[in-house]
Amino acid sequence: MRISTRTRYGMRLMVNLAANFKNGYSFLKDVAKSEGISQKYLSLIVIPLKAAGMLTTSRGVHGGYILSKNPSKITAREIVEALEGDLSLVECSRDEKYCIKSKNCATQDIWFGLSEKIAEFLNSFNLEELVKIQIKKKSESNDYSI
Amino acid sequence: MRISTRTRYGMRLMVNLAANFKNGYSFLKDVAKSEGISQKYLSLIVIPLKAAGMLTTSRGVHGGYILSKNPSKITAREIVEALEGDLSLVECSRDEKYCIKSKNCATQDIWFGLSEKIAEFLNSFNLEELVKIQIKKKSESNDYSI
DNA sequence: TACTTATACTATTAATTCAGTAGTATATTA
DNA sequence: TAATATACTACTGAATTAATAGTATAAGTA
Repeated sequence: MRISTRTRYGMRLMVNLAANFKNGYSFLKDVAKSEGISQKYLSLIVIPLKAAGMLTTSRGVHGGYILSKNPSKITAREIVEALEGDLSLVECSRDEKYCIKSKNCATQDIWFGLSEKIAEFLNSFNLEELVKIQIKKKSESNDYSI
Repeated sequence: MRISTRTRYGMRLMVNLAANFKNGYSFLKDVAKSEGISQKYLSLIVIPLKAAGMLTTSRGVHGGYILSKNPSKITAREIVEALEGDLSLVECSRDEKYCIKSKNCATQDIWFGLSEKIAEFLNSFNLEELVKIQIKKKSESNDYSI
């Protein structure tokens, strides 16, 4: 049970865009460089984020990416869901169609309950807060790089 | 981010053994049959559970598997940790060794925090409770099968 | 002792997923 | 029309997953 590199990169990308939200569009090239991630790979990660309505894009010389909403309106949950698919840890549902044992399966309670907890926790982070955390961490670690 | 079949099967195996705890050793054959899981596959899943000290085994004609501890003393967390490896969602640690950006990475807070929440939640289930839940579900669904 | 039965161990495999690279197409601006 | 940035499609090597298969070993029994 690991978070994929894809999702981790996507989260960093989004925090990065949130930090630069007020400056308008960002080039993927720049995000990739400052995060130390392959631009090509990021250009794939960006697709589901755009599809989920979190990113607005512009092509051409002065193009780039920008968050479609205010950073405070975008949660970690939305980002993970866009990149990782839905957050349920198991395929089976309480619907008996998927598993004959559904109606008397105690272990389902664990997996469903856990899925909910995860969604709840991720929902408690928004990009504005994450940027604040990052700024605080940077100042505490005396790291003044961009 | 899915729970592996291995872990799901292992959890069902453990709940099954917990339900039969008072009857002594269970044959894997019987567990496999009542859970509808390949016996061969279960015989592999059992190994890390035994290694983690949760199962006591006996070979030969009257052999089988039995929980090493009272069901109330075994948590879902132990089981998942034995089967899934450790519960941290990311490899990086706050130790800068693993990632140069550790000191100013806000997204780490999400992954570490989430890992803790997951461990906490899984820790709140023990096998005795799970058996009770299962019995309750069975009676509510009018399913009297073993 | 030989037979049966159940666990223990080791190897193999097909299918899928992951992390990334590569190349081309398209839109926008200068 | 040249330059630049995103958009799209395809491919690939490595790792993981969900099994299956076969053999070895231990324990009780005829």
